[in-house]
Amino acid sequence: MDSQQDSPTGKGSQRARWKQDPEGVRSNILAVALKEFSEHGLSGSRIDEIAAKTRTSKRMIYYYFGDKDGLFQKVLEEAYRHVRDGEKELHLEDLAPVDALRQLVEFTFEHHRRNPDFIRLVMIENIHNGDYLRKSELIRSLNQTAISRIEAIYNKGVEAGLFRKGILPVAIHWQISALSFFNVSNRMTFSQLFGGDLFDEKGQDQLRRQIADSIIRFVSSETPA
Amino acid sequence: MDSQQDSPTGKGSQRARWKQDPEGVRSNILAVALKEFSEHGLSGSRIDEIAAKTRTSKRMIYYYFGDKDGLFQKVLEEAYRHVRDGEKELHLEDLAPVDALRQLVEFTFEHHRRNPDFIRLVMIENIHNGDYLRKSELIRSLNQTAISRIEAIYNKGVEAGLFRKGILPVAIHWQISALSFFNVSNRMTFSQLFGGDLFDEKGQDQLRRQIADSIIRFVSSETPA
Amino acid sequence: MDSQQDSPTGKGSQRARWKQDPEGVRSNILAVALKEFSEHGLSGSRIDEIAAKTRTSKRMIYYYFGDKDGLFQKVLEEAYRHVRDGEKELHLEDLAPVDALRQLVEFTFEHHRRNPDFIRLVMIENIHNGDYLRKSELIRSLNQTAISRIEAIYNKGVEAGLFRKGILPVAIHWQISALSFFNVSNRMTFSQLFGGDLFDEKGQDQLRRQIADSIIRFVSSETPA
Amino acid sequence: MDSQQDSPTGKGSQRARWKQDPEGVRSNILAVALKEFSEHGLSGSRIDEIAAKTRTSKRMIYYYFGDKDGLFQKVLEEAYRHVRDGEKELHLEDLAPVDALRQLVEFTFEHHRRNPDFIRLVMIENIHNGDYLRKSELIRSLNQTAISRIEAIYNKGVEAGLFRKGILPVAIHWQISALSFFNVSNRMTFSQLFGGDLFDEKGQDQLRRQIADSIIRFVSSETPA
DNA sequence: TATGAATGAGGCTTCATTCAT
DNA sequence: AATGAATGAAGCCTCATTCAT
Repeated sequence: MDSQQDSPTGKGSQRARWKQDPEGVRSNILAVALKEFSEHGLSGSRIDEIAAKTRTSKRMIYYYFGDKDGLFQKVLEEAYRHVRDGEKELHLEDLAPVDALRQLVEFTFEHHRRNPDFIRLVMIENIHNGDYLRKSELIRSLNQTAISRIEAIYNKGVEAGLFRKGILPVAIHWQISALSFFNVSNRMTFSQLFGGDLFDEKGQDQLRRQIADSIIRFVSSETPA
Repeated sequence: MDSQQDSPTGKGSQRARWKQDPEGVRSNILAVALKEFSEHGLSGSRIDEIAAKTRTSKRMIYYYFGDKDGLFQKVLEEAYRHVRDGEKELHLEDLAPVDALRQLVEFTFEHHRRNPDFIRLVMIENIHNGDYLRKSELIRSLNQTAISRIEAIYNKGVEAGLFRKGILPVAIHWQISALSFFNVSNRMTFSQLFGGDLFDEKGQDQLRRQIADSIIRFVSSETPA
Repeated sequence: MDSQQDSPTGKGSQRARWKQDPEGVRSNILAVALKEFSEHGLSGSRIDEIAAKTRTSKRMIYYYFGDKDGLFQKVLEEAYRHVRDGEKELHLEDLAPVDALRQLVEFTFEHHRRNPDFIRLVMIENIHNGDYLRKSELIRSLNQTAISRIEAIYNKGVEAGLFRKGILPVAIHWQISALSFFNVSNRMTFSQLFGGDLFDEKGQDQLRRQIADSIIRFVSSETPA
Repeated sequence: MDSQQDSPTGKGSQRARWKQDPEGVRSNILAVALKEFSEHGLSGSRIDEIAAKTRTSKRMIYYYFGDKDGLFQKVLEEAYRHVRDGEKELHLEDLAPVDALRQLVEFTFEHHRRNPDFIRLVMIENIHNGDYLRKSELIRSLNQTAISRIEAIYNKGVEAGLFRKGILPVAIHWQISALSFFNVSNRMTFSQLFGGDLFDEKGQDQLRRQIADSIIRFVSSETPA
């Protein structure tokens, strides 16, 4: 996503040579392609357009990614990685279960909201029946932590008598995802059909709190005061 | 547009029954186009492919719908109309607020689940920033009833002391939609990342009930036993 | 998807044994290129493909052979040299003219049959109007012995009253070549049009003998018994 | 091959409308493509080049032939058909076996010589392992008459005691083909290696007679005087 | 109302080759 | 002697759309 800086190869030495910078070229292509794909979809995007916005040539796209599909695949992987990396900022271990859950929900809501490109990419991937995700070994591994994070909070809450038993952590995650995702994915149609009040700054703040409430109520053993 | 009178409906000559049947041709094109668009997206669909699966020719698509965008527009409108028509089956007036709400949620969940083509079309329209919906006078009018239906239930529940005050009907609708929509729209990626258990028959039954619970808990003044 | 040619992933690992062996590298390239050119033709072959099957890199092909044409030229020369070298095995000096001629024909037939790559290369060169042969000083010199060998046999036969006068040695060679060459060059189309019986082991044995008979009859002063 | 005249649809009425002339367009493309393919091979030919020499556009090539391979396939079929049609001129029924055979050989020799494009196409098809011939139902049927024609002559000759028994008609055909084909296919390389005397007008006349002699001697029960 | 023929613009991809190290 | 990165030109093919009948 952010790839304008120096190549992250780690060596530390290769100061801007601006030619012969494979990692830089690769990530520059990926950044541009992400924007284009998320904006126009897979078949709606033009390799020429992507190339033009790149600091290299069309040829390099094929050099590094083989073809359009290969590029999309890598863009998708990179996007998932970036987003999951972002989630690492969250540290909920020391919070009380209810607070932790609220934090998690609100964070997810905001995180999705701040990454509409990623959301759109996932929409597109779903339109394509998850074909590109299926081929990616990489991505699957990235996502298991999401569930365990919730599981930890949920178990703690159950032990403390705050949460009711019998709910699958994956179902909680599903619900958080659904609400946070839909908020971005369907904004356009929803606001046209039912007005845009939910999507201005104030509306989003309310919605975020409401969603957190909703999830907390969903798992709680009693009504919060 | 009304050219039904002349057609030799009835028995006897199976001579090109569908010829000279403008309305039939139109709706046949729309049906095929819906499938194609929902399967491959707008730019991913091919006019040639659509025409080939039609019982008429490519030229007729242009004759009736002008161009690809025009066709997509009509397909979208038709899809919304069809779906909203389906919702008319619902009769919740005589039910107690909680039951009515549960019915509504579960119905919406199932209804979306049974209309994946429509869901995909809406995803696609969102990818296109709602451009086609924006142009359609027709659709906006279709959707106001969804809110009033909820409003009716909610107000009844509030009056009865069952639901808490201060929740916007549109926000309730939003939440029901989000959960029902996401269940279809993101099935592919979600099941690949977190397993498919939520999506088999049993999983879906649980999910449906859970979602209804979740919404009811969200609006309730106390936690249901 | 998997882009064999271009991918920059290949580290180029294999530690050094063959390094610093110019002659080995050259002949390795030539061997691979022969296979490729004879299989796909000149424009049908890919430098990338050739390089990939080589134990060295694409750059070396250009280093040693200049360009694709230069490589083809050298491959052609090498192939002619190899084949003419093979013919040196033949020692017909001590045989009676008829036996010598039979030997020569049958040897040529088998020799061509065992070198289909060479035959295909010559076909390809003919498709290219002999342009590469024309540029090669080397090759022309290699081929004069073929004629003199026949001339020797033929003259001996004429002197012995076995062969009739007035036939050009080059015409005899032409006929032997034609039959031996066509047997390999047109196998595919001929067998598809007229069946493959002539090309199995037994068919080829018969054909070889038949061709020898034919040539002998052609030059004989009387009918062989 | 020759397709400059009006379309051979047979109606007789459609005088040059020069647009909307599918058969004319098709055959024009085929004629140009034959020239190009036979000159440069399959991968050596350029669709753009073919289109440019056509009276229509590149697009029509794809419209009628699908892709480059499809075009080559049809060109090959057309070429075989044309050549086999040309052979129908031959009427050997009333000739004595030896004369008939000589006629056949000399005709074949000349016919191949006058159709170098066809010969080159067959060379190219052989380079491609007969892949395109294999896919063609059409061609196989065209070629059976070649064998029966020889069979008829041969049987008559055997009955008359002029030809020896035990030779397969297909083997005779094979030999005639080989000599006539090689004369065109390998002219370039052969003349460079062994001089061009066999290929000027006089040389070809001699060669034609010599080949006929050779075939006749091959099948004869005694040596002709 | 209907259809097969035709099309220009532009899409994706591949090629042989050179550069910088 | 050897290599991975880079490239411009050109290749094949597809698209939505219009024409002529």
